[in-house]
Amino acid sequence: MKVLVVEDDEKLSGFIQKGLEAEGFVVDLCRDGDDGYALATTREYDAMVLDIMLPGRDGLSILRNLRERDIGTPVIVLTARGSLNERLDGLKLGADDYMMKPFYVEELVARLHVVTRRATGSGKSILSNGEVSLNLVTREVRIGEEAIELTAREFALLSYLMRSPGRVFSRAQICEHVWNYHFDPGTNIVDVYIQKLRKKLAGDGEIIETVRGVGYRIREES
Amino acid sequence: MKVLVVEDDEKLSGFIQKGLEAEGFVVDLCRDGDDGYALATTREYDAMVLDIMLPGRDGLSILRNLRERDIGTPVIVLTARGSLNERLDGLKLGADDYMMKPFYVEELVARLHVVTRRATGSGKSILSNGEVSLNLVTREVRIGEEAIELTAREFALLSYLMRSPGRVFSRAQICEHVWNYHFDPGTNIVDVYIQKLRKKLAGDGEIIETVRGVGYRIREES
DNA sequence: GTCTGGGCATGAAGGTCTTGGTTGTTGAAG
DNA sequence: CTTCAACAACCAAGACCTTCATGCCCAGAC
Repeated sequence: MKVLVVEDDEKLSGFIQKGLEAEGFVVDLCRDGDDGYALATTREYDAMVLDIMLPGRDGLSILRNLRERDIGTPVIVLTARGSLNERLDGLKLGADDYMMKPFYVEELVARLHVVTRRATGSGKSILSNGEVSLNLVTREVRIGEEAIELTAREFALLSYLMRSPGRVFSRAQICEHVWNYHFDPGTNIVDVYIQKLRKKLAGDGEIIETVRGVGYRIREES
Repeated sequence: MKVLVVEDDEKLSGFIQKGLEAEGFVVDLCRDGDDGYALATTREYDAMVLDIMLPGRDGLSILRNLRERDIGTPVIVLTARGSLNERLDGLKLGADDYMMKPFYVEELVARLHVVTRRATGSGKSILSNGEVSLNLVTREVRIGEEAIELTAREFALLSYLMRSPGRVFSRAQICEHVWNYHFDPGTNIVDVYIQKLRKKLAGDGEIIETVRGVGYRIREES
């Protein structure tokens, strides 16, 4: 799950970044409206967090332009307390939710889960396929009835793959979305984490299939 | 050592970031000229790597404005191969060095060491104080005659402190320069690394002094 | 001198990522 | 059909980073 955060306040953006990353989100951060718009239009994100007051170009303008260009990425806008108009304008322009500053990062995380779930089709917070099921909110993973403990990275990887069972993901795609590496083909970290998941998930049959020369996929069963 | 890299090419900026971080530099990265100028003027860096061809605002313009405002941060400009004029203009405008694309990141690292050394006064590549000496290029650390092995973080921390023996650095300052954390006062990672250094450096007397309620400093001896 | 709170020290433990060797697969040559 | 080289994938081990919990110690209050 990749999120673009456009927020100029360093302290706040730092907290947001850390909070989201601890939950397994991959975060791109920028502090400037123009830069934010450029990133939002040139890359794919699963959601955006957009401050209204920004240097360079305000958040509402960015949001309007995104929607005009039919970019439907879920957006949560951040507004100053009290400025009711900003909130209303934001929602009118196609924001999916808003938060008033100051707020708890945990709450932002929860709302991000909501809007991304809403966007990922079914609106469900549980991904399941075969005997594997994965609760995106509580971060519980079950294989059959047995609960499995996963680390943050492992969960991020598994949930990324589980969003499209049967679809093959290349290592480069996985690196991009799960690690935010746009480069460095010299790493085998994806392979390593696939092995970790296989070991932990070890059920009947291969849950994660290798597609030689291409990448990996979840065996489709549901 | 904190470096601002302004470069729009993702792949290249990724490589640069990784290469510099592996050497213990702390890297801020941005892909846009306006944003780059804003960062360069509002924060302190030990050096900048500046591409000439940039969206938003070209590198030469940034460089000219920085120098007009008497910001003397060492700058290495990146130019396309063949464009001799760019190089000459860059040097005329106050660049400290240039590199033609494509280049090896190792070379960039080497030149960064050169320009930062030049800027840090003496132009020396060896910091020493008392019986501790620290070679910024080869990354060798000695205490008396004995060589010490440090990890990247440990080296970054020690070299940051050693640049100003006797000066007290707060935990916040250290976090900012060595970890690039602008936030999260809830971590004691600085303390932990200070302990690691103390253990590895264990010579006669305390090399790193605690200033209770404030921070840490290198005991001045030279 | 004694008490006490906050700042600091320290070890343990878990997570992340890299390294390098081993195994397995593919495809072409013999 | 068999062999072999090259490449892809697998896996174990270890280094490094970071957090957490606990205990120590200094400074000021009494």
